[in-house]
Amino acid sequence: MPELPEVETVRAYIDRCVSGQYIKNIEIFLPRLIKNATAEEFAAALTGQMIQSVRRRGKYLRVQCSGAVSLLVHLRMTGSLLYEEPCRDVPARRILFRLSKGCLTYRDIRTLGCLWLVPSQGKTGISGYDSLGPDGTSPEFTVPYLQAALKGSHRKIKAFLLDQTAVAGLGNIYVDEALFQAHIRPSRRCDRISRRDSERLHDAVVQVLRTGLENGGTTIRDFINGRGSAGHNQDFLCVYGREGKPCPVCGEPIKYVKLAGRGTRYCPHCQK
DNA sequence: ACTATCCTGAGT
DNA sequence: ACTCAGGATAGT
Repeated sequence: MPELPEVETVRAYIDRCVSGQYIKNIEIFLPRLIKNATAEEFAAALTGQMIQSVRRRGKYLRVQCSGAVSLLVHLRMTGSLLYEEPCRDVPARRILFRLSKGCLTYRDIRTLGCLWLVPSQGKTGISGYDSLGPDGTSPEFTVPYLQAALKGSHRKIKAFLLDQTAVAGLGNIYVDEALFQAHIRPSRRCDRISRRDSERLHDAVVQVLRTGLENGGTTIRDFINGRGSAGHNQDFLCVYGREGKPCPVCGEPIKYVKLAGRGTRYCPHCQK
């Protein structure tokens, strides 16, 4: 489900709610979601700790705790974090953190999400996290950086942007939207992208992520922010989920193909 | 550099 | 009954 704008929307709200609270007790309904500890170890390591802040890198959330061990969370397709005060019953709740004042819930329909115990300082030892590239919204993501990364790759641009090691935070929706804004066909090889097009791509990536965030994220199916309400960026998408419908720029029908194992939408007239 | 796979639920 | 879904990675 969530890409950078959705994860950031959740982070901002949850951070405000839980920072400064203590973890009083943890209930684990689905232990296999915890990837590097048993349910007992997980509960023992986090119970009694104070939550300092909730941070984000790419699509990962890091709940920074007062002790040596913190919590790393990846929502994958259908995970979400919800905060409630007072606690209520939540469907598909997989883990419940009882805090000093309210409850933090990890909810997940498809149960593909991941939670890890990580050191509070330094490298996490989680390969996906430690190998993340700069966030698409960070100042380190520059035109020269992107151009250098593109030059070194023969892959299709769609696969390149979905891979989190060059740029972090993009997923299937925002990749399709960014390539549309940049007038680049998803099947184009990275090393065949001109300097001018890579500039446009850089600006498009930054812009689609910023806009997504301003709109509170994209709710297609079941994304909800930490408060349980939907985003509205879905109302502004140009290609994602619009196959067969007219391109907002030229009116040509949006095409659907399978690329990098994912459904991919583009305008055959505007994107070359 | 691909594809198969982990899951559940919705849509056809 | 079968396909698809906002993600990532182990295996080929």
